[in-house]
Amino acid sequence: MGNYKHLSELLFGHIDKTAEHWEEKYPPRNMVDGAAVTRLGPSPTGFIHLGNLYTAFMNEKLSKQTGGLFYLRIEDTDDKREVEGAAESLITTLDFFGIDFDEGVTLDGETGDYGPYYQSDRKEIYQTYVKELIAQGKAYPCFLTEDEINKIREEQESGKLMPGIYGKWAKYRDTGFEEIESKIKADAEYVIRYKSAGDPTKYFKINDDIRGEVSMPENEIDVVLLKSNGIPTYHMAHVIDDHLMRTTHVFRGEEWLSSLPIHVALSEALGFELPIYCHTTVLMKMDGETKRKLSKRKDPELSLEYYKSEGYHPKAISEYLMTIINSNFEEWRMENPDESLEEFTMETTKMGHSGILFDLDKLTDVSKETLVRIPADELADFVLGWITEYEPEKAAVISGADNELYGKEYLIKALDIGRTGDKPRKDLAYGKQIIDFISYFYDEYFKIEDQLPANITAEDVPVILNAYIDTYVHSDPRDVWFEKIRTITADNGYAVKPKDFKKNPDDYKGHVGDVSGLIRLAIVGRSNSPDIWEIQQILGEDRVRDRIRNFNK
RNA sequence: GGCCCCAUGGUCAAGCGGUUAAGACACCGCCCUUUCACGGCGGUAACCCGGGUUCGAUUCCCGGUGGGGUCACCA
Repeated sequence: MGNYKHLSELLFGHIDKTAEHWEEKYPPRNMVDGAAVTRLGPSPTGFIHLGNLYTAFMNEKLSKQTGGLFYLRIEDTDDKREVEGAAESLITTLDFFGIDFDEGVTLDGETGDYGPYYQSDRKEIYQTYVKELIAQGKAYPCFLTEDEINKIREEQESGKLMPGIYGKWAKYRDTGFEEIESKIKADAEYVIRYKSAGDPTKYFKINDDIRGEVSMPENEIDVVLLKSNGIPTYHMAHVIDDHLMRTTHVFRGEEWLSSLPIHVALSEALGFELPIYCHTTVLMKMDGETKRKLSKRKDPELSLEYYKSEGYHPKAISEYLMTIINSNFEEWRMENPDESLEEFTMETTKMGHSGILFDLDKLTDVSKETLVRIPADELADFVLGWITEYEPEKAAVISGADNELYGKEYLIKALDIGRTGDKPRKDLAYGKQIIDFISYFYDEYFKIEDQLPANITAEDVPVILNAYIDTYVHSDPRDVWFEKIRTITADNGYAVKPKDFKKNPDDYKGHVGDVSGLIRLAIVGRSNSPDIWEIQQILGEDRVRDRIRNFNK
C-alpha cells in the first residue's frame, strides 16, 4: 500500500528529517572494547527513592569499572506528573550520595554530544521515527476515545480476555487513507499506535544480564507510540533514546520485565540493535505479614531524603547498597577493609533475582563499620554539616558559635574516643544517633538518664563520690587514676576484682564495676559510655568536679 | 484472570548432583573487661509441597502452592 507514505506525510509533513539524519548525528561512540554506556532515566516527579539510588549506583559502577560512561536523561514525557525543580533536586541528592554523571543533564545545562537529554526536547527525533514507522505500515493513527476504550476493556473483562487494544479490538488498524484524512481534517484527536505483528502463542528468548535467559511471548498489543499531544510514551522514547545515545546496558527495575516484548518488538521494527537489559530485583518492605514492593506513595520514609535527614553518611549507604547488589561484596570488604569501593568489581551475574527486604538493622551495622574507617576530622565535618542543615539549634552550640568551649576540635575529641587502635569502638552510626551519643559532652544537653548501678546503695553514693572528688587529680595518668578508684572500692567494702565478687557475693557489697558505674553516671549521666578517664580529660577538671558535686547534692 | 519473575534460617545470602547446608545482620549464652562497646568462643534457627530423572537431589525436569510484578494517551 503506497498509501502509507501518504499517510506519514499527512500526519508528519512537518518533519523533514530522516532516521538516517539522526543516525549520523549520533554515531556509535568511540570507546574501548567492553566499555559500558549506562544511564539513569528518572521521571522528574520530585520524589527520589532508595530504588533510584540503587539502580543509579550499579549503573555508575558498571560504567566506571569498564571505562565507559554514565549519563543522565530526564524522562519528562508525562507533564501531569512533573514537578518543578525535580531534576535539580535529583542531581543534588544523588551527588550527596556520591553519584556523578559523565554526561547529560547537569545543574547548569547539558553536556555531551548525544543530547538533548530532556525527552521533552526530543520531539522531533521521536516523530521522525514514528513517521518512518507509519510510512512502512508499522504504525497507524488511532481515533478510539476514552469511552470506547473503556467499553472495550469491560467487554474483554467480562469475556475473560486479555485487556488492551490488539487484533480485532484495534479498530483503526486498517482504516483507509481517505477516512483518516477526513477525520484529521475534522480535527479528531488521535494517538499513534504500533501495528503489532506479534503472535503471543510464539515465544522468544532473550538474555538478561542479571537473570540469564528469559522466555516471553511475542507482543500483540498495539501500544501507543505517540500520545495525542505528540509526545511519545515511555516505550517509544526509551527505545529510541537508548539506541541513539548508544547505550549498552539498560538497568531498570524488574517491573519492566513484562513490557520487554514491546521493547523488543519496537527495536526490531525500528531496526535497532538491542541493548543488554539488566532487570534488577525490586526493593521490598515488610507490610504486616507480607513483603511488598517499596512504594513511593506509601513509604515516604524510604525516600533518600529520609536517610539524609537521619544523617546516614553517603559512604555507609553505598556500602550497604553494594552488600545487597553483590553477595560477595561483604567477603571482599572483610578482606580489604581499607580499600575504596572503586576497587571492588561488581558483576551483574552475581545480583540476586528475588525481592530484597530492606534491612535497617543491617544498614546501621554497615554504617558503624563504615564510620570507623572515616578519620575523625572528616567525620566531624560531616556531623557539623548535618546538624547545620537538620538541627540548626544544636549546630549553634556544637559548632562553638555560642560557646567557645566547644567547636570542631572539641567535637573531634568527643567523636574519636576509643576509635583508634586495633579494636576501635563502633558506637557511631548516623548523624542523629551520633549527636545523641555524644550529647553529654555539652553541658546544654547533659542530663542524668540512667539509674544507679545495681549494687550501689543510696548511702554509699556520697561516701564514694566524696572520696573520689577528694582524691581527684586531673593530671593523673590513667593508671594512677584507676588505682585510686580501686582504693575507694576496697575501702568501702566492694570487691576490687569483679571475679571475687562473683565467687563470694556475700563478702562484698558489689565490685569495682559498680563503683566506676556510679562515677560514670555522675559524669556522663549514663550507665554506658566510652572510657571515663578520656572523657574527663576532654571535659576538663572544672566540669568534672562540677558534675560530681551536682550529682552529690 | 492472562502473562512474567522468584522461592535456602527472622533478614541478606553461599551453594551450582554426593557438604556435618558457608558467612553476615539480628537474637541468646559464656569469656575478656572498671561499665558500655570492641573482640573471642559457643548456641537457637533454613533447603515450600508433590511427582519424576538419577545409585544419589537443596541443586536438573514437570506440576502444584506461596510471594512479587505487570497488563494506561504513568514512567
